[in-house]
This record gives sequence, C-alpha cells and structure tokens, in this order.
Amino acid sequence: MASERDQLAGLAQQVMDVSLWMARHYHQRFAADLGLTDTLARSLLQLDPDHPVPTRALASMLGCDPSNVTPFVDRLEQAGLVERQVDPHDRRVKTLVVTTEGRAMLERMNDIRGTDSPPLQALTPSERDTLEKLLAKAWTAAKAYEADQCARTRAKM
Amino acid sequence: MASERDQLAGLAQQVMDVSLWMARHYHQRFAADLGLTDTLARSLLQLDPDHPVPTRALASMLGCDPSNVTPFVDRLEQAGLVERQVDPHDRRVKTLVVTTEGRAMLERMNDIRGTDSPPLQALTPSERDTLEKLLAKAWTAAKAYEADQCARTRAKM
DNA sequence: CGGAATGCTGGAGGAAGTCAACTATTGAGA
DNA sequence: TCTCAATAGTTGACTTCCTCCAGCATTCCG
Repeated sequence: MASERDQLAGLAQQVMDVSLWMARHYHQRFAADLGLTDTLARSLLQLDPDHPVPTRALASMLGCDPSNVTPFVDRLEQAGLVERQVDPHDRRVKTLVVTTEGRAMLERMNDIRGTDSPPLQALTPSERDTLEKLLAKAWTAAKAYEADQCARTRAKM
Repeated sequence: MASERDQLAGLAQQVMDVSLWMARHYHQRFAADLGLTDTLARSLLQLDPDHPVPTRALASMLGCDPSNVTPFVDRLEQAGLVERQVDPHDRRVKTLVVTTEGRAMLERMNDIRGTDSPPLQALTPSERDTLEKLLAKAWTAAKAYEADQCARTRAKM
C-alpha cells in the first residue's frame, strides 16, 4: 500500500529537516560563543567526561574513519579540552580523557542546547516526554538493526 | 531549574543521533543502489517535481552558499536528472526543472526511504502519527524563529 | 540614462572524508 | 621461544564540500 510508504518517507524527511535545522543552529552558536567547529563539538559531546575513551571507539561513535579522528583530537588537545593517554592494559591504544576545561566546555554546550532550542522549546513538557520515548524506541531499533547487520556480514566471511 | 535544561539538551542529542543514523543509512543505500552522493540526493529531494525552482531558492533550502549549488546542479544536469532553464520573467535567474528521469529517481528514493527506515518502522502507525505531529509543531516553531531573526537583523540595518 | 542591487558562476582556501601504507604492540600457534 | 597474523594509531595523497570574494549579466529605481 502506497500510503504507508509515503508516510514513512515524509516522516524521514521531517526528521532530517528538523535535525538539520537544529544542527545548523547549534553550529552557529558553538562557533560564535565557544569558538568550536561543529565536528569538534560533536567529538567532545561523544566523549565520556568520567571515563577514558579509546580513539577507535570515538571514531566508531562518530561513524567515520579513525584516521579522520586524529586531527580532531589534535585540535582538542591543543585547545586543552582533552588529553591523550596510553592505556596501561594495551599500549597500542591511546585513550582520550576530558580535562577540567573540557568538562566546563561541555557544561556550556549543554547550557546552549538546553536553553536555546526553539523547535524543542515550542513543545509542552508532556510532548517532550512522548517525543523522547518515541526517539528512544527508534534509536534502540536502529542499534538492533546495526548489530544484526554486523552479525550478518561476519557470518558471510 | 537544571532538570528542564538537561532534558532539552538530552532531547536535542537524541534528535541528532537518530537523524544522523538515518542520514548515514540512506547515504549508503542511495550511493549503492542509485549512484547518488548524499548532497546530490538532498538537492534533488528539495526540488519541486512540478514547478521550476530558482538556483538561489535551492541554495537557501539547502542552507548553503549559491556558489556551492552550481557544481551540484552541474552534476545533476550531467546525469540528466534536472535541466537549467532561463526564467522568462527575469533573465538573470536560472530555474531548475526536474526531468522525467529525475522524477523516476525521486520515486526510487521515496521507495527506499519508505521501505527501509528501521528506526521509524519500529514504531506503530499511531506512534508515527504522533511523531509526525510533534515534528510538524517543532518545524513550524523553527520557521517562525527564523522569520523573526530575519526581521530583527533587517530592522537593525 | 546611470548607478545600485540582484542572480549565477569561477577561483582560492580551508575543513573533512576515504583509502592505502607504515609503525608499534599484542596474541596465538609451530 | 620465535614467527606471523591481527590490531591501534598515525601519516600521506586525493577527493568532496563549503565559504568568501570577484566578475559578469541583468534588472530596478531615481
């Protein structure tokens, strides 16, 4: 039936539109107020402030090549936001730890995202709750699909 | 109160996560099945199949510089998906019209987005409805904010 | 008619992405 | 133990995308 297909396609378009708008909005704010490129901001947001994260894990979270992450970390380190440390358990891996300054920067980013998100602020608290639940469900489905695909390609080899 | 700020920040992160996942998913599918770069696909999706669209309007819809759009249109035209036509009303503007092939390509893209969207397909039809309504509300708020900002910067001058 | 404004294009420069090759380290088996 | 495959991170060449500035054609307004 064409109607369900069209509904899903339209919904996909809507998700992309809203998120693209927000991404652009934050990008401007982060660049103007914090001097951060959007990729740098995204990298920092993916890190765990309380535990060291291997470079490779960050690359996989960002969905890009590890060789791509190296210059990001270079700049983050240069800005004093993260530190590279050699993992004592496996001296091949370098883990990324967020510095005190990095944590302060994360706090400021959360301030911006939490106080200046026009599309989300237009929703009532209960609407935000339902949106959060729906997105959580969609997200777990995405992760499950990803794990399934991964298992399949491994099985093929 | 910190709780609302954190909720909004988390929600923003969720929106970005899900949409980034979907964008990557479609990117792979479009590239593998249709031979389209994601920016080309996005450009084509923004065009109106039934009415010519000026280059400048496409640039504004994509949120990037008009000079950036030129090479995209070059490739779309080379692929036979759109045609550049001079607007008879104002010979400065070149309008983009989607060819028959372009329409077929759009149909195939909608097929992919409508039948292969794991995160959205995990939702029940009624959940999709509510998601659509919430996103529509957020989207209109974003557009209103944009118009307001635009009016303000104009008033400053 | 003359000058300001607008729309598209071209070029320089920067940021970001992929891919292949390289070094260092680890782990498993002969 | 020694060797060899596998893994983590980095580097390099190369491509794509984006922005800013300059240029050309066209339109609009005084």
